[in-house]
Amino acid sequence: MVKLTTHDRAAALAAGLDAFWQWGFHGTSMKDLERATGMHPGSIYAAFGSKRGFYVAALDRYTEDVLADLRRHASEAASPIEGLAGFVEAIALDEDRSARSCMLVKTLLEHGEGDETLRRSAESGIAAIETEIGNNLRRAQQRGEVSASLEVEHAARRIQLNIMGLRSFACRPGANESVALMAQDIASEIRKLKQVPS
Amino acid sequence: MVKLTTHDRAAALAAGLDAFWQWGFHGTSMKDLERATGMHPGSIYAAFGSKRGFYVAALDRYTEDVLADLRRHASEAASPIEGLAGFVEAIALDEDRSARSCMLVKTLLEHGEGDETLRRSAESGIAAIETEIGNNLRRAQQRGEVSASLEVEHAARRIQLNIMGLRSFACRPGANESVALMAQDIASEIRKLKQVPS
DNA sequence: GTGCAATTTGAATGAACGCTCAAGAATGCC
DNA sequence: GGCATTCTTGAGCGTTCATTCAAATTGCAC
Repeated sequence: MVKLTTHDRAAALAAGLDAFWQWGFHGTSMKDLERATGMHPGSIYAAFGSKRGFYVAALDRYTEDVLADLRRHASEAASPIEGLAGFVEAIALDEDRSARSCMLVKTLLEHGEGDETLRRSAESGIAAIETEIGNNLRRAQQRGEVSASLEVEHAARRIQLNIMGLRSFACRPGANESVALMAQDIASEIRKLKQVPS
Repeated sequence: MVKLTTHDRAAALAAGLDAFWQWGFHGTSMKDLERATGMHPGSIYAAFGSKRGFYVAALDRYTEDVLADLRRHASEAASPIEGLAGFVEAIALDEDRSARSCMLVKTLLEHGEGDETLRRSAESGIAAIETEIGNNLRRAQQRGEVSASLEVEHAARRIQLNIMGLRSFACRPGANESVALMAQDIASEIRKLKQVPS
């Protein structure tokens, strides 16, 4: 396996992710990937092993991006709950990506039955994001922002379900204005977790 | 275009829907469809025009099934709100289908960018379901089950977003027990729309 | 400048794709 | 039974798919 320079590999992954995100695994041909990355077939195979290998690498990269985004919101917001709410609100604002589904859900639905490798890859990404949401909720508990009795795992799952729904909903043609409303709804539900300061 | 007997056509649609639902549009080959339906390629083309035509017909059939299910719950439940809540709860109970995403969302995500025909087909199905949910909410308003000031379209959209999220969530490998919990959560949120009888 | 290894290239591969249509089987009519 | 019509069949069409690999190119040490 050839080692590309860090920059080349990162650029190829970004371009490949973009293509797979638009057209899915089966809908993206090697020709599409060649066009998107500017690489020749041999180079793609040298760098990623196979089309599936490329997809998995791009999916991992997507997960990292989402986690980084989540952490950025958490660190810049006034509190953990505000960080989560802001993360959700931002989904509706990002014009480039708001009309795109969650890449992990997309993978799960496209390969719901059949491709175990891709399913597991998607599941581990989803689990990682759920864990990160849970971390934020625990931090909120520690500073007394939410009740100590909150079932963190359950709440994290509920928030992620909302995000999955929101991002799928956002794929509806011409849904822009209502996506913003839905995002507001979900963000305010997250804020309702705050306990009234005693 | 050949006219199949009603029964044959319905059986072929059911089998085709099943195949497309499992493997998606690009992931299902004509060979798969031949196996699933027991038809020969010429007959499939005579009956549905093309692979895409078959998909659209199967998707319409899916929408009809969901609408029928929704109406059945509405008519059998004690009230419109109970009908909606019961519909959501049933998603987690149906073992055959609970591990499958919403076929309409699946279509929307697979063809998010590119295939206008399929996107529009999916959107019209989603809109029809949203309307039906809205009808239930209006019926609930008429009998005083929910507040007359409830914004019906907005609430219907919110409920559908929850269902989309739930059905996507349900595709996660080994999510069975938490899907049931999430369904309970969503059902109880729907019940919270009931106004306290005055 | 020369030689060698590492990298890039893209034509070629066999398989699988969606789709067609001439030929055969079944049906209806008298 | 004979004929016309309709429906069914599946081999085969041209295309595109993911993948490979021998040849061309490049980068580097001396």
